[in-house]
Amino acid sequence: MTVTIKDVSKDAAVSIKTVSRVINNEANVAETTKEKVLASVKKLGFKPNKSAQSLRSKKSYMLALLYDNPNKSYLADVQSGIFNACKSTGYNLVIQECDYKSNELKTDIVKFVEDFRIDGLIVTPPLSDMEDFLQNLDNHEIEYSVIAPSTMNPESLHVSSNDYEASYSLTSEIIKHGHKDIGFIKGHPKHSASHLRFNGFVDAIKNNGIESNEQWIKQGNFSFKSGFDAGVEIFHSEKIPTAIFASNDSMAAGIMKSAQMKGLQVPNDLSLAGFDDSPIAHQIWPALTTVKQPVEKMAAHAAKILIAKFDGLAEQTKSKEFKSELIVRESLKTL
Amino acid sequence: MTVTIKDVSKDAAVSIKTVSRVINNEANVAETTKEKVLASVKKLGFKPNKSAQSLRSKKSYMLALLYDNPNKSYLADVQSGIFNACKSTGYNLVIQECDYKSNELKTDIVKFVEDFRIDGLIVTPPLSDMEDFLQNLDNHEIEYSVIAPSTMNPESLHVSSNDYEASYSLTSEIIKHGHKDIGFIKGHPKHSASHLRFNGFVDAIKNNGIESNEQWIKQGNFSFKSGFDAGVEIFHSEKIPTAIFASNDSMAAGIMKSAQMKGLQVPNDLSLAGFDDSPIAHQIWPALTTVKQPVEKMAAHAAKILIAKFDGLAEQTKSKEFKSELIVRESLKTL
DNA sequence: CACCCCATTGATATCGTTGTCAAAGAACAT
DNA sequence: ATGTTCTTTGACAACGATATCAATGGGGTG
Repeated sequence: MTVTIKDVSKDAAVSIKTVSRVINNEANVAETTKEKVLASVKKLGFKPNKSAQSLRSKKSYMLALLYDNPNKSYLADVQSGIFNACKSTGYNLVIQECDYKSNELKTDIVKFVEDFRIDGLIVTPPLSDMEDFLQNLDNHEIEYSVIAPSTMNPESLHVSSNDYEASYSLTSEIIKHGHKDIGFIKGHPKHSASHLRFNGFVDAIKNNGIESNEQWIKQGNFSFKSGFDAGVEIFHSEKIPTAIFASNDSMAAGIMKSAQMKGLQVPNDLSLAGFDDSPIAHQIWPALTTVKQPVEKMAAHAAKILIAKFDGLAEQTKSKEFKSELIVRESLKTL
Repeated sequence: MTVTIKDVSKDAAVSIKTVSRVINNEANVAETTKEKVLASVKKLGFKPNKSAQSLRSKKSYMLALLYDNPNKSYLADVQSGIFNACKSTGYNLVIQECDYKSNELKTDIVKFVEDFRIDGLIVTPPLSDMEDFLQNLDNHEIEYSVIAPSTMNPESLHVSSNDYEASYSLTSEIIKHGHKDIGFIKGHPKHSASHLRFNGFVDAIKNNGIESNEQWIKQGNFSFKSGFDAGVEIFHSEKIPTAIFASNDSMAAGIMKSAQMKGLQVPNDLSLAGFDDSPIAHQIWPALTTVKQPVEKMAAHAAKILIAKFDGLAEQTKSKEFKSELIVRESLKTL
């Protein structure tokens, strides 16, 4: 019924081992033999049986995406990138939600990898920022690729984005629009991106000779509610800023809500900026000025370098930094 | 290193076939033998090797989620439900995006199922509404479970929600708040839910003795932009409604944007209602009155009944209708 | 007591690949 | 011509489960 390696070997008049060599791109196969086999493969429409390969070679051909991140749109983009990268490689993806606060996290994940014989992990923030977690994977010789890690271990596979620079230039953009009184909402403290974005903001402020007002700098956690709460606090101050930069769009939306409830008009009374370009950024009015990271591409690259490592394509196993893009929309007004 | 069925058989002093019988819950194993084997399984921490099972039994233990839906939050909920249902079953999920407009869709999917030896599909709207597509799966003897199908074939596995009733009661709620001039934005015409929601609206209007105004009824497609455009059109009318019910939250948000741009205040000048309770519903201000479907539970059930069918647990293979929940928030004002 | 039946169990083949290892042949040096 | 090395190839075992089918033994029947 289905075509097996045996059928191909008969058709090409070679041994099954030779067919195996060809489909696995092994060295030391004569060029003519290779062509003959590939012709038969194509002619018969042969597709290797994953289960048999997996059983014999002790590889599962499965990657797992580890996440603990409530941002569904981020997650969807990451997934979609990985799926695209996997598409033609024979690897598959399973998704594993974790609890980064759990005590058993480390052992749970090791168990998960062993139980399902996962070949490699793709680790997203905030797990990617937990050094002891990554160290534990190393100890157990579990392969992984990290998205946006805090410390770029040159040994390990990772993709990163220029959060600091992006935040610096968004802040500069706000300043260029004439703002001097600028508030900032920090992201979740366990995410390294939070600190990078904050540092970019602080440095841009400083380098432009602007005083920062501690009262307008609030700790958030990337959630809509934390943005809302921060907004409420800020609007209680005697003087309120003319612009607020939130470390992500959800929090910016939260601030917009609290502003509107307070009777403040965005952007006339208050300019706003977010980060991420999540769907919400253009589903509210006025639409948010923000920074778009190529999340999908980053995730795809993370998967690609992991797979390349498995397949021994060393030259393609390069970590990489991706550039973000500034998106200026109506929420930012020139004073 | 890893524990195999052989190790268990030795430990329990039975044949490997008997161990296999026990772990597959086959009939005709003496109770004492079963206990002995289970004890050894537990003691050694035996986990059957998926690849070996798969190779021999010709099952892949993989389900695929088919979707063509830009709504990331819906998708995330569906996935999450399915993953939970799969968790303890040994089944895994792969995600496959499709293009419902493609001519090759039918053959592509059959090829996909055969190439990857997918055991069963979970089909979401709008694919679930394409009868010829489902018919084609039947013809190829591909197993599937459908989420929110338009025609409930009692033969096939499906989960549905009470869209009509929910829309009817949300409309009634709007009327109860004193509204008589009510607009409606229809959803994507290829989704059966669109028609159910519209019918619920129409019937509620009628049964409450209210005239409907054709000018206030617009065709949308579930996208933010289509809601925005519909809003722009409606607000061009000489008389504008006091409330608009959009078939989903994205469109309601779009209307809110167009209202705000027109200088209309929600809910003072215009009440709004959406559908789905997507994240946007409470990330804008005022928060949207809407209907929440138990998407995650529905998806979990869809997966569960599919797996139950594979495992021959006929009694658990029951299609089911889920009830939605009305969520009244600030966007709806009493006149 | 002999017989058959049915529940229980096991020996062995099998799924479709890759791994091991040895053989065959080509190429080159002596 | 012979030996040595290297490239190319294939026969067969092995991965870890399930499937087939026959063997075993206890219980019921005549």
